[in-house]
Amino acid sequence: MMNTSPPRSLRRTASRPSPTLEDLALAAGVSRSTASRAINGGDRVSPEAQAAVDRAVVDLGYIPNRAARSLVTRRTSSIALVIPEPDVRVMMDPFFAVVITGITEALRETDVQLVLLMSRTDDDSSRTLRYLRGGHVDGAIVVSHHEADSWARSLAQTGLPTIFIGRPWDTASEVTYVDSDNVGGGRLAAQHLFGIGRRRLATIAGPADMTAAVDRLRGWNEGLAAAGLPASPVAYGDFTTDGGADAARRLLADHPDIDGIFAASDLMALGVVEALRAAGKTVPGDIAVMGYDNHAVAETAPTPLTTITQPMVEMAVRAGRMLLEEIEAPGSHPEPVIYSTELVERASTAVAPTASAANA
Amino acid sequence: MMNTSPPRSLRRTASRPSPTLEDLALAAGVSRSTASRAINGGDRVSPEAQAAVDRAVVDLGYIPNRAARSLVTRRTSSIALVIPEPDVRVMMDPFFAVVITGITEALRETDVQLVLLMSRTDDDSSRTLRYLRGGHVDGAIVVSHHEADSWARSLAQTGLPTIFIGRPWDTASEVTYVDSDNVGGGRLAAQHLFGIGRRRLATIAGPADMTAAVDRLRGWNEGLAAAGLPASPVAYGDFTTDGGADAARRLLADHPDIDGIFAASDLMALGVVEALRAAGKTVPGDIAVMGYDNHAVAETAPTPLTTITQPMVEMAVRAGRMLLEEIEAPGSHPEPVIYSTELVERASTAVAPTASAANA
DNA sequence: ACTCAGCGTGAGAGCGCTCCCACCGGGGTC
DNA sequence: GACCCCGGTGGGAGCGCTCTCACGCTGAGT
Repeated sequence: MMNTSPPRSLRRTASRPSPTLEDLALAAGVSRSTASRAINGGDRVSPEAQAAVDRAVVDLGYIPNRAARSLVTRRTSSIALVIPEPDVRVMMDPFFAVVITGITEALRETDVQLVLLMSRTDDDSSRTLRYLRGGHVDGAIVVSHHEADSWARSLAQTGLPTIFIGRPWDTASEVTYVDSDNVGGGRLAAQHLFGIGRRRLATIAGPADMTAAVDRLRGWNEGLAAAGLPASPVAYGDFTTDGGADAARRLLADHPDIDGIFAASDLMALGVVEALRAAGKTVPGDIAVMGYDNHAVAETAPTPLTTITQPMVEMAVRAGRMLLEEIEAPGSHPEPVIYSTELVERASTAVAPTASAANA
Repeated sequence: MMNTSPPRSLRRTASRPSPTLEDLALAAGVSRSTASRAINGGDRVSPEAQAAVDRAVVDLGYIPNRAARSLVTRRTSSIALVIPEPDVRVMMDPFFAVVITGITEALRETDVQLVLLMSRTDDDSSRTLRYLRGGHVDGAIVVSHHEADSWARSLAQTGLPTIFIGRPWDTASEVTYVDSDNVGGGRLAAQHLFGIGRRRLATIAGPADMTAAVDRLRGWNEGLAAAGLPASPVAYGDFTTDGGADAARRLLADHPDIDGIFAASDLMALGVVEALRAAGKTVPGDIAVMGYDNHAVAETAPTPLTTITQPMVEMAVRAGRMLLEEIEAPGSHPEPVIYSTELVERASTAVAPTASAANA
């Protein structure tokens, strides 16, 4: 049966009796109540009392006991970053570093702490949910992935303030999220390849169970239509380099005459370039290739990749700020925020064949 | 005695306020004390009472209030991961993802939470220290970098259980750490380059204020000595690609005839290869190049890098476990743990010139 | 003059939990 | 038989904090 909690927890640490609010009040010559008000940016505190308390705080090295405060306020001054990702590899994605950096940025000057919740297995997943439901954090930021829909629903039920980074599947239940304009990004890709004169296009989309992948594909199709082009062949990859290479080979087998490929991630694009070269094609001479994400490797690759960039740090910062607001003023269901994307041109779609393409 | 006949107050999941231990006890027909014991893997609880409580836990969806528990036990069931790194870029290093993954792994099945403490500025740094000192966490893992010495000293004073990942500068104050054998790694590099017949060697060391860099350099020198080679030229880089390229150029200017370079990081090695190629040298034909870390790019680089690998995840897991033990049984100052390193051979030190070297 | 905001204050009541201690039986030991 | 030990139990006292409330005191309104 379910184990409620003899989870081995931690033993008492050697406690040097740290001063309590009572001690503080005594030292400042005021009552505990007044000390409390002064500590909390008190509204109704006389300047003298405030000064006395401030001095005592410094003298005693007073640090409020979070647990006690939390017990009565029902606030924990901490939020969770939920990473519902069974695959360890994904942590390697610089994406998470960026997200963490951004959220941390939003949290500074705030005394709110970031608790990391990674759930690799389904077991973890329910543990995590229990944790979130248990009121141990004031809010959560969920990095949206495949399973995001179930998370969205479960969390919505708890009423815990939650922001998703990346649109979750289940947007019906009034979830708030921050995302980039993946549709626009896809459109941009189509426009660009069309713009440099490519007409026999194809795309390699990401997994169909991820909103980002679906959106990019939709944007791509829209872009083609807007340019008066017919729908392009579509292959699917898993956002990895190998997956991209496989997809490129399939594409090439079915449509030997394509002259432009849009891969929905830079890693896939990398695989595409490799596969094309191996098949005797030049890039961008024979086939122009585009990626997505503006991943670090896009710039350092043998043939730097033209790609679509999204302001990831900004998105994470925004998600953090939105969560703080939502916690501060619950009930306000903020509108989703969508950041626009931009094209970054590099050698992989240079109009004229480049030196690096010539060596193939 | 109190009669518990009608199960009248069975507030199901619909109830607003989450059930307290009191509610649990009532539902289970025992006292609060007994319920508490049962919850905490009770020692002196009869099977019947235990079963009743277990059932009630499920029925009520009871989740213990951490704040209340923490208030009396003076434990928080959470540990901090401290990243004292002013430079945002460093977060991009997959290193951190690995560390987080490892610690998370050590913490699962433990109900201990990981809170992330990033301090980018000195301001943050003192805030962080205050936080740690405030008893908000039961222990800390510090990712050791430049400033690690001050951290080590400050934390040692607080008596907070702390484990460093990467040897801190100040090892005098009985700090516990987990590290890889950087000296051995450096030695390995020298051995390998010597082994493939290179005799005019040089190295690009990392910043002299990082123990890992210093140790690798020491190992390198030891390796040279053991092989009967004279001390090699040394240039310093900052662990970045550009830094590596710069250092390589300096090295080449002063010693045009070198035939082997050991860079203390893969990113630097990448820069080295670029710079050498730009200078008309072939790799590994003219000059064999080695990196360190077995970074992802070492494998995917145009010329895959021979490098030194260290079991980062294992190290992080170990650090996590050690911290838990130290918290469990304070006062036991565990010995530092040093993981051994291994050589990974790739094209950048292949004895015969490879195809990729021929295209230069 | 008398009242009445309204500010600054302090006493007191808990928040939900753990832990100490007193209690109660039953099964040993003398 | 008297004794004690010991497993199982419940009562009660807080842990350190916030928050409501009531209290005096001032200055303005009538």
